[in-house]
Amino acid sequence: MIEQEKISKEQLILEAAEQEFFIKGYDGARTTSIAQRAGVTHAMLHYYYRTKEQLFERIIEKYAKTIAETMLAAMGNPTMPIVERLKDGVSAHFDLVATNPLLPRFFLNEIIARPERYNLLYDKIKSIAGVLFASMQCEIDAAAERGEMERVDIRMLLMSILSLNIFPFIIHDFAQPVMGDLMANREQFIQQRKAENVEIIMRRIKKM
Amino acid sequence: MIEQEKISKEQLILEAAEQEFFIKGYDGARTTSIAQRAGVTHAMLHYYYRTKEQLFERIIEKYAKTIAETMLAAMGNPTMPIVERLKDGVSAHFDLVATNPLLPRFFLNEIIARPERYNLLYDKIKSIAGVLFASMQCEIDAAAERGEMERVDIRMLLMSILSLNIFPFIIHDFAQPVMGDLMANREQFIQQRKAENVEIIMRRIKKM
DNA sequence: TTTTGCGTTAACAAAATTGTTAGATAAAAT
DNA sequence: ATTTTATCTAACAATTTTGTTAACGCAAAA
Repeated sequence: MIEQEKISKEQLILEAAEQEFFIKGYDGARTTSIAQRAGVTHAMLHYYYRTKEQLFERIIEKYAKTIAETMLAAMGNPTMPIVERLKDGVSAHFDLVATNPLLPRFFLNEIIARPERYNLLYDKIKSIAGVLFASMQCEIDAAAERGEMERVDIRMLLMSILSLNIFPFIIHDFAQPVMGDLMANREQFIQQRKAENVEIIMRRIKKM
Repeated sequence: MIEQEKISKEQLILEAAEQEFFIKGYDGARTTSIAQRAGVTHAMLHYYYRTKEQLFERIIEKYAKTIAETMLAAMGNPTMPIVERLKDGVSAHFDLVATNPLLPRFFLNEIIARPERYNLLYDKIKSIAGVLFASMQCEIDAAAERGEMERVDIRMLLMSILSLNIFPFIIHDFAQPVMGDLMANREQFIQQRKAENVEIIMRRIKKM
């Protein structure tokens, strides 16, 4: 046979499942439509992955690390001075979300609908966050003392960053037709939006 | 019989369905668990509402107006001067979201999973938004000309407002255990968060 | 008192969705 | 070439979820 691009069906099914789960969630996704999207019969899906549940697990495993990062990356690089660390954190976090734009909505929906399922991942996020909050708040207080920035609660600030960086991707498809030309060029819009978010956060912490 | 609070089963089912649909979405909700939550057999659900679909419709109808408002209310009162209009808009919009904290996530999920279904509602939002964008941008440009505020794109600004006002409610249950005492008292947290969002937006448009 | 109609239940039926299997086909190994 | 192994299909089976119905009770109307 000719040297064809041999993307295995196993892989095709996984990719189709990813899209289907990300858009419709676990409950909304149908094994048959996943199979259809992958161009195989649904028997193949069960042959390779046995159950819908196991197929889903595979996807969660694949993204667990990215999920945790997406919840934490806004805290930036601990070695930088706090103001730059925050500026850099917003930017880096935005890029991370932009690389996996469907992931946050998917994960938040899943954890709301079936929290038990994600206890391990969740505990991990919690413990890391707890430690980082404390040290960042400390640095912020010190910088505020020196008059370098406004004194703010790091938790509030991080919630703002997550909101600004994640929500535009949640609302993306909904907003696009409403926004005229603003979102016509996706790449360009994403760059603008990132700059806007950095600007907002920098203004928020600027000493006035 | 004693003067009991006679909440009809019909009503109980509707309320149970609301919760179930809001948390799990159309696909995740089960007619049997809706019925269970309402304390009736699932036959009653079909007796009153015939199908899951029709029950769902009833809830969409009930909230259609609120949904549209939630997407638009951030634009505030057209009679106010633009800076105050925005300040007031952020605040009023936040309150609206806080009154129906589960609604935005629910609606966004639904419209992403099955867009066809919401064409009417969506078209309505689009047409209203289009007009308001133009007139608000005009006022912003004028105010900026007069040095009263920074010149900004109203669409970007509104996306920021929606992000800040809606996302905290999406992430609420997830964030609460991570945030230490910050979210321990819900009412207090909501007030703080509202003030924070107003502050962020005001700083964003402040002339510098 | 009888009738009428609503609310209710339990059992059943239908449909949708997930999961299995026996065997066909092709590819790889011996 | 033959055995073995992996891939695949179609038909079927099981399960879950939704929807229906027949029969019963009960309260209000006739």
